[in-house]
Amino acid sequence: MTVTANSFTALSLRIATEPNTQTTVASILTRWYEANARDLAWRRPGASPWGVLVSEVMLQQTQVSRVEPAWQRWMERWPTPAHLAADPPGEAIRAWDRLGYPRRALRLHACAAAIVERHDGEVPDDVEALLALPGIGTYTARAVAAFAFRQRHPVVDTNVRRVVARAVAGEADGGANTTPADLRAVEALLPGDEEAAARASIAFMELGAVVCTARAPRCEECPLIGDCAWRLAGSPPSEGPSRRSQRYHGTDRYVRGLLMAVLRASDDPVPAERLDAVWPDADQRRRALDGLLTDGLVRQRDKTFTLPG
DNA sequence: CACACGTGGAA
DNA sequence: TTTCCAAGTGT
Repeated sequence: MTVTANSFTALSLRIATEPNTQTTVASILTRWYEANARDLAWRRPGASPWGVLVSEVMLQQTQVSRVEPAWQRWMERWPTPAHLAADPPGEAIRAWDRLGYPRRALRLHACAAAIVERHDGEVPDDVEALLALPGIGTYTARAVAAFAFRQRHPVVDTNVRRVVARAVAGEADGGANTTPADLRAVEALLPGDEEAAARASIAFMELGAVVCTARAPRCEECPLIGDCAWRLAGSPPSEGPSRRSQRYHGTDRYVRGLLMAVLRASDDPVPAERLDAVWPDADQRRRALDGLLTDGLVRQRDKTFTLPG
């Protein structure tokens, strides 16, 4: 995503020409969101900062439809960081089930422990403290500060990068990662008021998630149609090399997944032979298991293996 | 900074 | 069936 002063000004000017309306992208999207927001459990008024944090971690690289049931079960079992921290990390990994990237479960457990130790069990409300927690990065720290504590921060994920890249910069898609420039560009689009900024941030994300999608965007449903720089430019295709397609079956990651599935399903220590049975390639099996041990996702005791206790 | 890291929904 | 890609983080 490359947002120049020119492209930014062009959008502002164009929208400003519309008669008797509030004239910012943020206000348009906020109004759209109020009428079109999905009813997600972690957005409801009763959701705690912990609930918001858990949802954000689960949503990293994972679709909403898969997160919803997992989040419900998780919050019933561990309604506060202290509840989670009191159980072994292996239980978090087991409960994570097939959400993917189980290191997230391990870090979320460590995050809960850090919140108990450093913040008296309360999710901290400032970005710096959030960033210092395990598994909480640039995106998640600001998402929690904005959505749980209603603060004004640029909340930039893949959706927001894409929305801004299209609507403002006129490009087909955003960059692969959030850069400091992205944060500045999005910050400049937010209204000054904290609550209004928090609402705008979730609106940007929602638009990217349900309308301004990566494949087959629903431009007819978009409140920015007519103002979108990408559309006005004729929806040019993305330039540059498309990201190399990611195979999965047969990779080390795949074998790690097989091993973890066995360990999750067992309440007892698993003998090495049972793990040997999941994949024929011994070298690859060894690589995967070593990685899991190094990551702390698996513990070894003699010739048996378990989730961390 | 490029890369590793799971799993499955949808086209 | 393939291919894309989904609210990223840590190294």
